[in-house]
Amino acid sequence: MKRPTIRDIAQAAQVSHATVSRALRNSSLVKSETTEIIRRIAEESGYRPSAAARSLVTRKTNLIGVVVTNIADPFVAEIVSGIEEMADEHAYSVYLANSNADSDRELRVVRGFEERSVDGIIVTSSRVGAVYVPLLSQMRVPIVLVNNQHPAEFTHSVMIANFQASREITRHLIQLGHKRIAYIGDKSGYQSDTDRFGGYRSALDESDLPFTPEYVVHGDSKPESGRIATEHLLRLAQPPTAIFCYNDMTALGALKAIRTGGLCVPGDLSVAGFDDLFLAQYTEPPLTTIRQPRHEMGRLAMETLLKLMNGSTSEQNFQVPGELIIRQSTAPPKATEP
Amino acid sequence: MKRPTIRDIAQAAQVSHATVSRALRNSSLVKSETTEIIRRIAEESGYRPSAAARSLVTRKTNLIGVVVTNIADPFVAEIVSGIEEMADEHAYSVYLANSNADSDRELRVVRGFEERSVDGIIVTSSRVGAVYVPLLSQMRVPIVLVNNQHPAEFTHSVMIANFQASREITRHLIQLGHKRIAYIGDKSGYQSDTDRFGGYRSALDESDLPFTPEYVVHGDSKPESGRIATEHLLRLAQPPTAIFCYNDMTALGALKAIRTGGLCVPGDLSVAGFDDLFLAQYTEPPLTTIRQPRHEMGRLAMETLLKLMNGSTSEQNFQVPGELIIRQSTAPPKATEP
DNA sequence: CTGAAAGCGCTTACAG
DNA sequence: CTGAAAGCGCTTACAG
Repeated sequence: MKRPTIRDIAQAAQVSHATVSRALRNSSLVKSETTEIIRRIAEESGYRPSAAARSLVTRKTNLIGVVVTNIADPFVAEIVSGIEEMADEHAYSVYLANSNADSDRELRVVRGFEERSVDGIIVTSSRVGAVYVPLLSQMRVPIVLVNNQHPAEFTHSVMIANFQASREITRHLIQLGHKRIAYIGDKSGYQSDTDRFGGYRSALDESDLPFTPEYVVHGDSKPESGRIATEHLLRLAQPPTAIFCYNDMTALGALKAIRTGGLCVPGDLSVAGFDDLFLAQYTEPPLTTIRQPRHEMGRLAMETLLKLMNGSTSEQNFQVPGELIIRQSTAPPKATEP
Repeated sequence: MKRPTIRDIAQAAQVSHATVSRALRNSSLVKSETTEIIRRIAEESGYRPSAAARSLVTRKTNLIGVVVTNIADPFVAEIVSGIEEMADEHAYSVYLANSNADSDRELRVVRGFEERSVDGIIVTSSRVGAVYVPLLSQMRVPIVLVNNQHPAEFTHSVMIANFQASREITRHLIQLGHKRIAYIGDKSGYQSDTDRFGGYRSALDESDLPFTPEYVVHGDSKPESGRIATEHLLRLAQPPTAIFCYNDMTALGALKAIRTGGLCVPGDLSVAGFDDLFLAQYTEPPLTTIRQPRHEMGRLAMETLLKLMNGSTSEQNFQVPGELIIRQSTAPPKATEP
């Protein structure tokens, strides 16, 4: 038994298929009794309109494409969840694709979006850089970037206020009395690393604390590299008393290295992260960090995209403030020195 | 400048649009020079075939729909990642939708899949129960379930061998010398809870350990309820010396309750989880648990779906073995008693 | 090897 | 209020 079409219903209802189409779309043109009959028949026969056929003529798919670096990344997943929620509220569906931070794959993915005629695109943590920007702007489809990692600003974007948040958490460490504060950054050249480093430096400067280049180490944002970077810092002649990490994943490795080294957090050393992943509440000790409102950022990105799809052309760049979450991984330094 | 169609290219190449269609699909019917010319023009004009138009005639969309309870759930995200990877290898795209474990939403989502004419569907952790099963079987599209939570077996599914894995981890606790082992389960009536509880009981039975009903408590699979359940267990006149939790999230709460109660893991109490979420490596102490090969399970589900889409009708029920991962949260009980 | 024609399942002016 | 007709962008027998 094949899927019924509008014509099958027309036949059963003894009307033209045009009338069925109108009735199903709730057109006021159709007599209400006729509509009634048609809808009943459609219901009974399990009719489902063909999105492909409809979109072919309306030139609208109610589909939006979301490119993510990796859906298994907990950071990304919550943004997608926010996008999906807002999309759903406006009758859009989400078509998702991983880029795995691979540029070839990312291009294929975007091409796939074009072929599927998505009405809009959201790219999270786009990291493909230069190649990608012109391609994006060539596209005939509105695009919103979330946490764009290009130095060049994109026209429509939602991102966390990295500089301010980073300055705030560094200030927090300074207020606790720390003077030797390390930063474990990311070496991949992300804009967010540049900005977080900037906030860190700015906080040091405003408190007249010296900037010590050897307190800045770079990893790859994963726990293992955070561990290695921390071991390195601990071996310094004059080790830091606090470590601010580019993200929570890095902080995870830092905590491990410190514990392995027989030291205590925050007794011997304070550690701060960035992101407020779910697990930040469950580390030992729970992690002081910056909360990125990921779900809301996803919603905002989708909201922005909705405006663009409705014809708005105004520039939309949102800087979302991060929130300092103080937990137990930060405390005053030991009072063993002058 | 509108998107070029097959007709625009035909005009430029001075051939019929049928020939263009063939050339682009690499038909051997077309003279290779002609193909060459056509492909070049298509390339230059940035032509993208319309998936909607094509699928309307081929009746194939190369789209598969994936229903998840919640994409932000780390457990789910890795399954999706495996699905996506395998799908991509076979030129399928993934169309994703959250059900939020809400049956109305789940039904809408599935209806959306139908309208978009997906070629196949994968449902992860389907929890909608009775209503859903007949609906699924009505559909004209092949469906594979991952970690199906209906008591009734579905024809095509991939799931973890809950009973065996649970028995294995309980045996591990028994071998360490534990005799008073608690189980914190899930109260929502998931099949996986029933099976894990079954494995737990079976391990007790085969070692002639008494089954103590008061050692079985039920939560909602989240940390907070794990914490509450554990506090309850600790207040028993004769508290358990080990706790096996339905999942890692529950174990997270258990660890917290034990720490708050001033006790040590594994010194005073052993804790085991299930799932091996990423964070299980980073709890304090790192968690003994059962690894579910989520990525592989996603790949397997997609592979199964591919077979079904290619016309196979044979029953495909895969029980994937879990792997016992022994970390530091389990150890022999204190030797303070006979 | 190529083209003309029909058709996939819809929507929407246009006429009545 | 309703129907006949054209068309969205493709694919694919059918003829040549």
